[in-house]
Amino acid sequence: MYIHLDFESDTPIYKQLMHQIIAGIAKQELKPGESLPSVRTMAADIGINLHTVNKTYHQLKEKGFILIHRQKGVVINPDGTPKADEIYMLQLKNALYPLVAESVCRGVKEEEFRQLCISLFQEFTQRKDRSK
Amino acid sequence: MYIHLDFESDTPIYKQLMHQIIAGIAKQELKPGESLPSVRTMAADIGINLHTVNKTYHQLKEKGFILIHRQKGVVINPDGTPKADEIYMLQLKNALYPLVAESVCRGVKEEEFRQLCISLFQEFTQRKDRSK
DNA sequence: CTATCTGTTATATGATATTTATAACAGATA
DNA sequence: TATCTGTTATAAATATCATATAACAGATAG
Repeated sequence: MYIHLDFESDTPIYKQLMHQIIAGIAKQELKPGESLPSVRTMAADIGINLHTVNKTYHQLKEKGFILIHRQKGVVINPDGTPKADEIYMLQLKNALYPLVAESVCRGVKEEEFRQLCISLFQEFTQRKDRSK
Repeated sequence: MYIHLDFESDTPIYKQLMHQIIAGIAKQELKPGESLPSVRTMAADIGINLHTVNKTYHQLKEKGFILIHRQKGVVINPDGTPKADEIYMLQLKNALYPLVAESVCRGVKEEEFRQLCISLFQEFTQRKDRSK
């Protein structure tokens, strides 16, 4: 899995890594049961410290995306990511709130906002070409 | 305008304040040309330091929501908030990206996500009752 | 048995972000 | 002149982010 980090970004790199792994799961590039590189390997691969990777992995574990076995290593949750519950939906709403507020101020129409979301959904859910 | 801060939140309070002012503008509770409390007054009202309010105001100025006059004080941009440009739309897309990714993993359907956005849009754009 | 692989823990350091506290300044205005 | 703006400067406390080294414990491959 290809990881790209922007060290100039104001988004901390442990979060960037987390987002990219989640995106990989969403795109099914990372499948349930699949192994992730060890904290040391991942850290070396992308040129950061192992503790930073460790932080990412633990947050992903906390959210139910992965399992961490002390010796076997890290695997994508074989049962898949836990389904959205009320708490998640509330948290999602709170995250969307300021984005929608600013968009309204800037005259972004509901339709335009919707289209943006749809295009993002498609980016994750569209079938990849496996025929080649 | 009523401001509520959560000091336990991991969202810094200067951002919480920023989001609430933007929400106020979106809801047209704060109208173009309207004054905002001085940094000192606002700080005293909500029980924080004036520099924290100052930081909020400057970020809002940077984004074009407000104007800051050295003596007159702070007013909501009389020309309204600048319209969304390509840069804003890209930034919005980048902000939505991880939210959509996680939602896809958790089985949130596009339709459900859309409904959530619509309900938020309505929260900001619905006409207030001015007949009473 | 030993070397090597896991994640884990501990300790330290440096940089940056957040928030507060005091104080003073400059310009407009009542 | 007193009071109101935002601004600037300095300091300090605290938290977050990221790195660096080192060691530990358990599983496993040779």
